[in-house]
Amino acid sequence: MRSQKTEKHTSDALALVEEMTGKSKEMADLVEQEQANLDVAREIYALRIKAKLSQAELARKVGTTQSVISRLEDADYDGHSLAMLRRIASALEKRVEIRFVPSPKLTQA
Amino acid sequence: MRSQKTEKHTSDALALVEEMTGKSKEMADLVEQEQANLDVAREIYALRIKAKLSQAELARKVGTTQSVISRLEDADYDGHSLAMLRRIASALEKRVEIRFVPSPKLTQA
DNA sequence: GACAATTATCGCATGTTTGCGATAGAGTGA
DNA sequence: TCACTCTATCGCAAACATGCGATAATTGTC
Repeated sequence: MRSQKTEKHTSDALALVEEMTGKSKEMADLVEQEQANLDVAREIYALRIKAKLSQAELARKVGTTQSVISRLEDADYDGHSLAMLRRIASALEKRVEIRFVPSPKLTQA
Repeated sequence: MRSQKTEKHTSDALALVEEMTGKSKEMADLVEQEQANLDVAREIYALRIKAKLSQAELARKVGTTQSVISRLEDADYDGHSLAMLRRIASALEKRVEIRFVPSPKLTQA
C-alpha cells in the first residue's frame, strides 16, 4: 500500500477522485482507471490481511517473492495481468471473476 | 474464437471441463483457468458482436490492429492484461470489474 | 467459381511485467 | 540500543504481451 494516509509519496488516487468531481472528459477515464487499480490493490491487500498472511508468506504460496506482492498492493501500479491475479486468487482459495459492466458515464458532478 | 465447434485446432476447453469431472487436484486449477480464459474471450466476442463491430472496427476504436483482437478472442489465449481489458471495455462504453469470489472447491464430480 | 468481407495465424520488434536479490525504513519488544 | 519482523523500493535479466504487417483460411453472396 503505497499511497493513502500517512504517506505523501505519489498519487493519492482516492483524494483525487473525491476532489475532482467532473473536470474534463479525458480525465474521467484516467480517474476511473486509478479507481480500478486502487480497487485491485486494495482487494489483494484486504484478502491477504483477512488470511492473516505477511507479504512474504503470501509470496511463498503464490510462488514469488515479497517484493512482487508489495508491488501488486501498490495503488499506483497498473500492470496487473490476469495470470497473476489468478495466481493470487488460487493461493487464497478464491477465483477471479471478470465482468464488463455499463460505464457510469460520469456526466457532470 | 479458435477452439469450440467446427475447429479441431487445439484445446477445446469446454469439452475438457465436461469430460474430466474430478481427476487430479492440480488439474482442477488448470481447468478452472481454461474456463476463465474462455469466459473472457467469449465476453469480448459477445460484446463486440452486440456492438455490431468487426474485429477491424473494434481494433480501430481500441487503438490496435485486427490481429490483436483476434488473439484476445482466442479461448486458448491466457495472456490477458487488465490494461488491455480496460481499453476494450472503454471502447465499448463499459468498464472492467474484478472480483475475487470464493472458489467452488470442485470436490468430487 | 469468383469476389469481397471477415477472421485466424505467423513472425518479429518493442514495450511491459515478472523474478528476485539487496537494501532501506518503520514498527515492536526486550 | 539491539534484534526482529514486515513492508517499500531499486535494479537488472528473463519472460511475456502488444504492435503491426503479411498472408492464409473462412464465410457469404452473386
